Amino acid sequence: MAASAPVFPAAEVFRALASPKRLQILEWLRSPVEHFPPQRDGDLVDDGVCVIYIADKLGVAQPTATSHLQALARAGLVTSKRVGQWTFYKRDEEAIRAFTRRLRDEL
Amino acid sequence: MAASAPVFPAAEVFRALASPKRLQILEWLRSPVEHFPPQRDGDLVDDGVCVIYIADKLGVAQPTATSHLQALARAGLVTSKRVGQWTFYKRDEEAIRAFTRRLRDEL
DNA sequence: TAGAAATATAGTTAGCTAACTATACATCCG
DNA sequence: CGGATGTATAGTTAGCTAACTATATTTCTA
Repeated sequence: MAASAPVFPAAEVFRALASPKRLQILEWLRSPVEHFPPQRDGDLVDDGVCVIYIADKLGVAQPTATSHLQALARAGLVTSKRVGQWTFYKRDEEAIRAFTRRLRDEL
Repeated sequence: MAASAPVFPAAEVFRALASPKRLQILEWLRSPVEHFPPQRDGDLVDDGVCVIYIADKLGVAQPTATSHLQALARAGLVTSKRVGQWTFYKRDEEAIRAFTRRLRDEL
């Protein structure tokens, strides 16, 4: 028999969103070019934004930014892409859309 | 000059939703008659559900249930109505709709 | 290959949260 | 009025989270 399923869309997504800093990151990532300087080894839009840019703009140390980004990734709201020594993070627009759509019906 | 506004829909709403127990409450309150026994001094639908019913069904002590319900109320997701010695809680459907609509556009 | 650069992980600490019990407060009713 | 009932508040504690520094890991480059 199946384990009892969660009530609703994993509270994990809400936990990821329950942080001003993470909401700020998500907002910046909506239009990376407006918010971050050009990148050498990856396209801001296609590949995503590197951790250091986000850490700097957020005003936190790099490990803290990594932690926030990993939380967003676990929740499925962003994806990460390793390119050489860089890790680029970008929004997962499809997952975000699916989430808001499900909210509209089930919340 | 204005104080810096929050990034987005108060993270407080997300914080309220970032709890399986509170999500469970919200779900039960969608159809109170299906989930709670009849009430003497207030209509389950029109007035809301009393704290004790929710505490019992949730499997927590009454003060814990009160705390969850107050969190939901602060987030604007439910409203409370004091009737005599009872406090009834019900969903604020309009506020919830406004929230999901805003999410769709701004998240 | 050695060092520099970007990120991840480990370890620590302060602060918040959820739970409980005890009790105060408010209201009903006999 | 006085006890019972429903809810709220106070106070406590265990566990989680966000932040930091230090360091490990990975990769690039001179």
